Amino acid sequence: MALRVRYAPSPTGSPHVGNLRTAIFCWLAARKYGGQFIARLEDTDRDPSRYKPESIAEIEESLRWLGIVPDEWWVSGGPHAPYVQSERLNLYRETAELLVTRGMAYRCFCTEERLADMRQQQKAQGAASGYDRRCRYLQPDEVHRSLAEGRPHTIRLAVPLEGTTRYHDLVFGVVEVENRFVDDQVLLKSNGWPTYHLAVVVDDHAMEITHVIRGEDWMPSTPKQVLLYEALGWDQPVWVHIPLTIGKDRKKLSKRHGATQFVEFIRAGYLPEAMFNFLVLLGWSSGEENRELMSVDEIMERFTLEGIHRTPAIFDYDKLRWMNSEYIRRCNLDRLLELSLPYLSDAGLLDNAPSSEVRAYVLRVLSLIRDRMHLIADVVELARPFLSEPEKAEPSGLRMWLSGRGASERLECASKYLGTIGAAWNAAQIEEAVNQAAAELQIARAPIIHTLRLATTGVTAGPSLFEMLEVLGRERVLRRLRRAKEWVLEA
RNA sequence: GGCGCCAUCGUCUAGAGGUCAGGACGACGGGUUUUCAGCCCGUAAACCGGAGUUCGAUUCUCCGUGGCGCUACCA
Repeated sequence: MALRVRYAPSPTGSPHVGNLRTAIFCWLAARKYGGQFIARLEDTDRDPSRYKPESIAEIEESLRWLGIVPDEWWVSGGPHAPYVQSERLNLYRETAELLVTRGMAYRCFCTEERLADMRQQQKAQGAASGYDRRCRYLQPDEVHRSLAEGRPHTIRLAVPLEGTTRYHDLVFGVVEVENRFVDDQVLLKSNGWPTYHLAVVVDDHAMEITHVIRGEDWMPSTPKQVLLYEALGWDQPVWVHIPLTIGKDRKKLSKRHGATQFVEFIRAGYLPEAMFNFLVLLGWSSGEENRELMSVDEIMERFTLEGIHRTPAIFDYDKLRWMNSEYIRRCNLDRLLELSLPYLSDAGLLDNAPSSEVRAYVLRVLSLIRDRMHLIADVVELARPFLSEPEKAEPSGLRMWLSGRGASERLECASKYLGTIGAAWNAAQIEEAVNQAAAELQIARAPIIHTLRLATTGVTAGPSLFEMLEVLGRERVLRRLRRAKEWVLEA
């Protein structure tokens, strides 16, 4: 079965993580079953307060970043182009008129004011909301008169008054709704543009979409679309609704919980494979095996649409962060270098185009700090001691390790032994020097280690001292030690 | 209010008519070490409630409760 699946974002703002999660499921389904992954821009809402054309670039960036580039979309075109709804308006208008001709839809001349009043009244009476169908029963001559007067109107779907509409959902099973609860949905707005319900059905049919995979929030309106398919005599696609992702308080994921826009995760330094893995696990699991860390290929092998869950999933930022650190640990250093460079230059720690010597140095630094990174952005603080001269020492550390006569002694003595190491400057030699200093001063080596750490980096936490000094290099270390003598507090 | 969907540790989840209800994140405790991170070991932590079916239900059915979603000429 060659299935065709589409991802249909609206350019109404920076794309949401949950939205890209849906895109991942769509892509996975298409790839898994040897089909096509299509993306279509649903830009029929031109209200300036919602229409945000800038977001299109972010949608494209997000898909590319995740490695789920559509086979057919507005960027590269395809056999069913255009893949932008605003360029397909005639199709929707013709379809709406066809429905009117067949008596499956009707013209509605109600003004927005009247509809607002109606809704307010329904609410006041605690009645069910929905269009009262006044225009559905207009006499033909009334319609003609209004039309002749050029009165603006919409076209509404004439939903059957009785009976039940049901559809089968691959995830949720059979869903049925009595038609009397289904609203006479506007299909064509008075400005001639379609609503989602019309456009999505027309395009999915035209583009030969076999599986509609989308958020669970679309479930309540699916009967309207099923009715449209029936009215048009078209075969329905397979319906697949995916549970939503929500925040810790079980409310819609919002800024209160953390990042929500997909590009925020890109900027923060999450790895694509971590985002992919994490997002897929939010609402899908491979089954019996107790494995969570999986490559795209491994996920692909196990993925089935039927395996998608029915419960909304809370977006756990902590777990994502953990997963990202796991992937960073698995990331090879050359790639990590490329990923880190922009953060380092943005922080002013590096030039935009560092020399090969500098790159080699940063590579060695990365080998020391990789296991400590959760986000690529962490590279800035972790690498800072290696890339900029410490101006001062951390106050608490200063009191502990760089105050009093003992501090000067430790510094002098350690410097002396470190100074004797020449070309063979490496962790083993450095450790030996520290041991010698400890022996001479007749103290444990810990105080010396702490003192050296603070003196060379200005901070009390960091990688293993010996390796760190090795990477920093002889000249830099000795220079910093001389400099640090000025920091010593007299007791 | 109406309509729809859902219900296993705090979270993501596995699971089966009879299991010590398993794993992961997080939390907590211990170990390693030179600090922090990490790593290793361990601990606590769940079947929403009530009926029914059954020898036996957390698992199947119904009801209740709770949560979420929709209720626009937005998608």
